[in-house]
Amino acid sequence: MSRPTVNDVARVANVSLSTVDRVLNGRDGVRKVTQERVRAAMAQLGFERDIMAANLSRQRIYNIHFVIPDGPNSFMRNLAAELETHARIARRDRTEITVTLVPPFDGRGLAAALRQARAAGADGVVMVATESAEVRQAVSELRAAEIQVVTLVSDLSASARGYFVGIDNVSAGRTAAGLLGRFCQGRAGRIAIVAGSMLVRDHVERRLGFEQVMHAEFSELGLLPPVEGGDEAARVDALLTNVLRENSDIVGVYNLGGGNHGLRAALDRIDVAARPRVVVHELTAQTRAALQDGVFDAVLQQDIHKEVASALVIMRNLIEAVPIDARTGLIHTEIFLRDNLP
Amino acid sequence: MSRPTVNDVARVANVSLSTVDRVLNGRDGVRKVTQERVRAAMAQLGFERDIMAANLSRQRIYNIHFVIPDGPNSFMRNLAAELETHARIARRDRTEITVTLVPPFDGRGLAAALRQARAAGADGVVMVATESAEVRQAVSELRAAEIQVVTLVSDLSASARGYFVGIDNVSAGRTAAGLLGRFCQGRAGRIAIVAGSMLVRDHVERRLGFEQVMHAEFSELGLLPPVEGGDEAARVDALLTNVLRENSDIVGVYNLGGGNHGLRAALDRIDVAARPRVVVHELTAQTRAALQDGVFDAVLQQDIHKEVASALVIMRNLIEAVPIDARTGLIHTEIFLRDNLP
DNA sequence: CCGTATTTGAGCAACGTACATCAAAAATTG
DNA sequence: CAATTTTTGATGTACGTTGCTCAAATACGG
Repeated sequence: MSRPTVNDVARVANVSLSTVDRVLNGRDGVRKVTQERVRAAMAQLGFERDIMAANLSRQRIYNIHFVIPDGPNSFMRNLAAELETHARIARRDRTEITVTLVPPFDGRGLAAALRQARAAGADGVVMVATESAEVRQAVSELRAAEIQVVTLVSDLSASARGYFVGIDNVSAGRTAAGLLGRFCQGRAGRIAIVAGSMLVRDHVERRLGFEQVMHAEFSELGLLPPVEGGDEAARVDALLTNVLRENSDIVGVYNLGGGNHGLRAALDRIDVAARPRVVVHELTAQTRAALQDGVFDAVLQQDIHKEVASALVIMRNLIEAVPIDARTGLIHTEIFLRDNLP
Repeated sequence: MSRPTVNDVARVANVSLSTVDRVLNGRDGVRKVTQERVRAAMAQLGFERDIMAANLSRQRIYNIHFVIPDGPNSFMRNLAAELETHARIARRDRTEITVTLVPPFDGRGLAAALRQARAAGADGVVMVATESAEVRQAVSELRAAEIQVVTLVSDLSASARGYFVGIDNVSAGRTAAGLLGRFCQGRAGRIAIVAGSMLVRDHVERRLGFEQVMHAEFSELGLLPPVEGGDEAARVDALLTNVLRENSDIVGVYNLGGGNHGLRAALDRIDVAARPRVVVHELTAQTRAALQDGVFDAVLQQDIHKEVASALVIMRNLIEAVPIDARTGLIHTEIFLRDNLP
């Protein structure tokens, strides 16, 4: 009827409770034969250790460190706020959340923070990754120390980390192209791409996906090479204004980075009828207004709340060595039109 | 340092453990003055009862019944499969999941199943709602019996249930219109709407949202009244074939219900150049293929896995009387183009 | 076959809460 | 103020697991 307990296992295996405990917790001093007998009994009964009772007994609290970029970036600030919320909720589940802010795009600083998390006795570390040799080194030290590592939003190139939680940026770029291509249907002309920096991984991936689809499906629309605005509104404004002046046949714009405010400023300055279709990332007060005013046509967005929640679930499962449902980490890129704004 | 326990509360309130227990669990025989003293101590310490220890002690298992429509509808079959998966995982959290299948679009059958869940001693019921007086009646009986009710995928009109988990179907309809309108840009003609049944709220709401946006933003495109195919492929095929024959100016089709297989069959029979733009719901093997072949242009999708997970979280919080984060139940409508298929 | 090393068993306290019982203290009533 | 009722305290057991100690049983080497 109800779940089998260690006592049931002991009875079936015909050993004492102590022996079951020794096997269950990997203590030594148990002959292989006996170990096998115990394991067989567990399998036969379908025994699963009651994690809650176990945690209660050993007074376990999960110590999870988040290491995220500091700075003016609105996305990261939202992330930090989100973590405050989760910290309160998580306490009920014996989970203590610690947040460390590091300078953005600074591999050395990030690596130092990772080492510090380890020194502070973290059970797991969730990080927004910056690509760097030092970071990869620090991560493998963490893993060597049996500390779980999950990357959030921005991944580390393969292998190193245990899991990644975030959107598929190649797919996001493809989505942008699919939408923009269809929105520009029937018009002849070219597409302008605005990026933040080709040094960050998400932007590279978005561009890749965007160009894949544009070439394959909408080859009648020409593609201008991306301009890099460093996610700064003023530079985006200047660059795009320049592009629009020098190319009179721009029918679509994709901004795969930040600085949307400047993008809108540039668009506002040209004739309404001549305005291109526009797809951008990140739903903010500004992009929302631009959608409503019909200046932007679609905004792609990732749900930070869900990302943090997923990261926590995955972290706990990693620590408890419970199998992880692959779908947990997959965050879908949300698409907002003026018609489905929340 | 660590969380305050009942013992701490007792010490601070200067009463015995028994008295704290009486207050905490609402047993009587405690003077109001003393009750207040205990509550004050709990507030002062920020005491929160350790739910895991409590559950361990009282041997609580959460008994959650899912009542979902039976039948050929692929969406509902996926739901059922999803529940199998969650049932295994949930057992680890002292949660027993029971699934009852009922005939689709049948208020009476649903109401009966709800009463049966109550008789079976459910702590909470998660249902895919069908609008009907009997259902509303059965739901209020459940609530009177302190059984929590959460609606999934399709809601009940206000008030009755405790929570709704699913996408915002009005918004989904609006999204469909926003996409289809933009996809049909430049073409003159009318839009056909295919529904399952106007007895289920999700279909009603999708239609509502769709027509809102169509009238407001794409009034140059005429709207045909919806045909109801009962989510059955054969009927959808027949109905749409008929609509297409009688109206030569169909430039777009929105299927807000099931039976996409029939829809595709009908479209396959007409000339490629004359085919309308198509937006449907539910990503399946068939709709995926239709996207890839360019027969469908967009598929709207709700993530059943996340919905079930959210429903379980909310259910537990309801039962434990823990405050619920409003965002937990909000499921974003995913949009798939051929370009971002997973 | 004895001595030593290893393996196993038995028992207990703890984790934070629930719940029951009985006795003691306090409040209320007549 | 005694009798009664109500409120409070003290104590014990339980939930399923951890982790400890100490003794008993068993295996192993010479």
